[in-house]
Amino acid sequence: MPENERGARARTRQAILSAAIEVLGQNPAAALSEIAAAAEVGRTTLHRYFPERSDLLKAVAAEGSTRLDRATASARLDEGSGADALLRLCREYFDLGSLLSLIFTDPDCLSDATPILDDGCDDRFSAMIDRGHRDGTIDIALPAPWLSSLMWSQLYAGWSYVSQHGASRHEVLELLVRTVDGAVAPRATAG
Amino acid sequence: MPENERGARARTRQAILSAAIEVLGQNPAAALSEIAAAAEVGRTTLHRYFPERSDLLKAVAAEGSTRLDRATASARLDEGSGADALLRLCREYFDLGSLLSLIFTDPDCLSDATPILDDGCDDRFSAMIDRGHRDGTIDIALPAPWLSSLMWSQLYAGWSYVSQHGASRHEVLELLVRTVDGAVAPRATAG
DNA sequence: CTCTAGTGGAACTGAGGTGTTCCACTTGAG
DNA sequence: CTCAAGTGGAACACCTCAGTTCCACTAGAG
Repeated sequence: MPENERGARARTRQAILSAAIEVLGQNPAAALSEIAAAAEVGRTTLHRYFPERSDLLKAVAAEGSTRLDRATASARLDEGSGADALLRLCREYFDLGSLLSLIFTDPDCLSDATPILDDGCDDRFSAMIDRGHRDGTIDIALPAPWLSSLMWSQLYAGWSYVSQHGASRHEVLELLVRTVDGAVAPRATAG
Repeated sequence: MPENERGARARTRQAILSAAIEVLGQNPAAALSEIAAAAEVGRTTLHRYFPERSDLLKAVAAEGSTRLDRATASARLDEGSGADALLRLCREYFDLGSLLSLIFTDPDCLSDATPILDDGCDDRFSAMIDRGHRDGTIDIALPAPWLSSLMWSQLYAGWSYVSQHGASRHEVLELLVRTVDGAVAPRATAG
């Protein structure tokens, strides 16, 4: 049904979804009234678009999954060295903003649509890391699932840093890339 | 009042506190009945020790704060190079186990007793990082608050990795230390 | 203008969590 | 044994949230 929506209905639906991502990212147990307030719609209207809470959560998962896929595609994981691709991915994902909070504070939320932290990572991610292992730009001692955990936790930390300390988005992104880069780089002194 | 408790009362109180840390770490919105069940006591008993939910939360904060302080003291932050001290701190904090989940999923919980993620870090932490900046073991481009975020997010990622993937605690700790070490090390190529 | 789509407020029911009281049970000390 | 401490279950009132229904309001199309 949501496919045929145009104009006002599509706009309202999108406003509710964005508000839900925002609010649920801060507090996964938030009441629907909070989400409605954040979206600047009545609670009745929210129920009109998403009859049950689970319907909203499903839609949020789908929306989040879509944004995630778009960001992944933009990172062109199969180009350049493994480490370069990983850093590109970090930059793209960082733009997901409050969705990062949601993914991190409620990992089960998106897991139906797109497994992220559960199985460690998906195939494209693994392939990128493997390439990095082979081309010598990623520390061979660090397995892909661990690097997935590493990346997501850093992204969340970076995003929190921005939203809480009010630091510059760009500045924090550079700190983030610098630390991830250092973390994955092969050790100079190790065998 | 809790000070004078002995024997059965002290034991029960401690069981409830530990269960609360465990359960609230998984789900900060968990019902008291869940915590009581995890502690293997009746809900009535839980209310006898902590009349209101807020009383329990306060006690959890105090307990968590105590464990945190003990771990910090064990790390001897003022010994050795800055980077060595930071890695020691990671190892000590990693032993906090499920408390890591609680600290991360509910940052406001301990913030009254011990500010952690809000102001970035406390004085001892800053002093350690400053020392690392001076002795050349910590990348000068990485400020203390950012390194605090970095450390905590990695600790949480590591702990989740252990509890979800069922990976070896020791193995994950070594991965954790390796990545943190790489992240904070001064760059070979940078000026 | 009229009609309709979209909306929001008010009020209700039901479910689940909280906080309380009361009573019965177990266990260890004397 | 007796007594007291500690405990757990049952039942209750209260609150919040979810989900529903009904009605009134507004804005745009005709």
